[in-house]
Amino acid sequence: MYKFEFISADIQEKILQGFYPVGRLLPSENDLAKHYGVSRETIRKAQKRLEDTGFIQKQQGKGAIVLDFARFSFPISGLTSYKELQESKQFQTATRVLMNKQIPAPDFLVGEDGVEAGEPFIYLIRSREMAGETVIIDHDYLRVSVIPDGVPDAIAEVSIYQYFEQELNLQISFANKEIVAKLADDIDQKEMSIGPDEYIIQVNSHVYLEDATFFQYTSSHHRIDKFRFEEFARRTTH
Amino acid sequence: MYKFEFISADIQEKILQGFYPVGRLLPSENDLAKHYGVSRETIRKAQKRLEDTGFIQKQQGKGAIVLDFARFSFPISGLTSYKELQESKQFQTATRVLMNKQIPAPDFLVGEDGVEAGEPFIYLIRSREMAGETVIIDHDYLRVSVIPDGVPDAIAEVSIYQYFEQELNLQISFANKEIVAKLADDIDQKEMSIGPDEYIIQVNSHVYLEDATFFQYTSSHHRIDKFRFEEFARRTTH
DNA sequence: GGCGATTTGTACGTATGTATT
DNA sequence: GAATACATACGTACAAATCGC
Repeated sequence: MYKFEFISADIQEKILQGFYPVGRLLPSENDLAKHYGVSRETIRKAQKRLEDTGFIQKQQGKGAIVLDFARFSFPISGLTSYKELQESKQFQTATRVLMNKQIPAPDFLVGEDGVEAGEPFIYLIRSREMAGETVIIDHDYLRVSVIPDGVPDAIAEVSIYQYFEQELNLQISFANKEIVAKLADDIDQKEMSIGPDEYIIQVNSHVYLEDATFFQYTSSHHRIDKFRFEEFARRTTH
Repeated sequence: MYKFEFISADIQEKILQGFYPVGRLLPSENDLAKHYGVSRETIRKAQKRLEDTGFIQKQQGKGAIVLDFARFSFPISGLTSYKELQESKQFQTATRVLMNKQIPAPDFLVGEDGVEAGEPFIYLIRSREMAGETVIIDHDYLRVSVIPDGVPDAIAEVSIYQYFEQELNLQISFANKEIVAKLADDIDQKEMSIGPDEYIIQVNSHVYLEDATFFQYTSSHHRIDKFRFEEFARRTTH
């Protein structure tokens, strides 16, 4: 762990515990540099991350104001997975694997980062239950060239991301997400007990590894009355 | 304009024009530093912005790969306004002001960053038409203490953000956004010709200025079949 | 309003570590 | 193993914004 990462995590922890209260200023960069025994640049790097994630707002000549967004924000706004989400929210949840088989690349993925027609993918369908009701149906398409052994059902029921990152040592890095409303398909209707003329919310993501290779496409179908997405956003000017 | 801002904008432009093709590497940091006549740190600062916005992906020991996300992504994912959105998309659009009056602070805003009961707000309701159909209803609550003169109707029909930033010299900095589905209210039903049991998508935002003062609350009601949200997201580890 | 003191922002140069080819 | 390229870290200097006197 780098110094700036440790310092960033440390300050974040102190904000969450109220040691640095919301609405107040952090100590100055020079004071923090002295306190941690590092250079000012290292403090600035640590603070940059806190600024990006909504923990602080910096203002030239004044200081770093503590905000209170990150503590409420849904991790879904990042790339964080369902499993991490439910852990952080303490809901009663269950996952059922509805399908887990190898298929040729679906048409809408052919051409994406060199995906060829017929290239093998793992097609995984899972239902997510909260308090006894199915509220999400996940469709995952995973590139076999990256995970030759597929995904064991036992893993699919827990967290595929943890498996990829810790067991397979894959670095999941970024994604392009789209949120749209669609009419419920057959699986949605059956699993979530809704009609064919009712809408669900789809969150579609293209997921990439650290070296920018395409790895996974996911389509999450959310029951419309249970869907919520929250994010902290900064205005980009240039 | 700072050096790193100029360089960031310059490289971005060259990516968009295909001078740096998607999937290829940018020149090395040292080469770029020589080319622009700046230090390597300045190049890295410029590249950091391009990485945050989805233009490039950096990899240690290898280089900076050009991505193709930013060119497609909806500006709505930042704080960019409706007017900027329609300009960038070239749709046939129109805005109608349905309401523009001063009201006491609504209950759900009292307590937010020191908002007191009875504190005056401007309540603005606008309908957005595309190709002759109303597809969005915007409800804006603007803090009168920040904009004492309110918003002229002529401005409200174009872009309030441009007015705030250029005329009033306000620095809009960040927002907390929430996306949920709700049943259409009376105004939604009337303006978008939909029934009381149909859903709309609400994008609710708390908007803040550079000094972290709360400035505006907006609730955007989108016709469900016209709604789309897209964003580029990086995985945050710690 | 002006003038310092403080604080953050930018820029540079150097050194060292680490990943990739 | 060598060369290349990115990542971190430090120290310095100056610019720009804020605040209190």
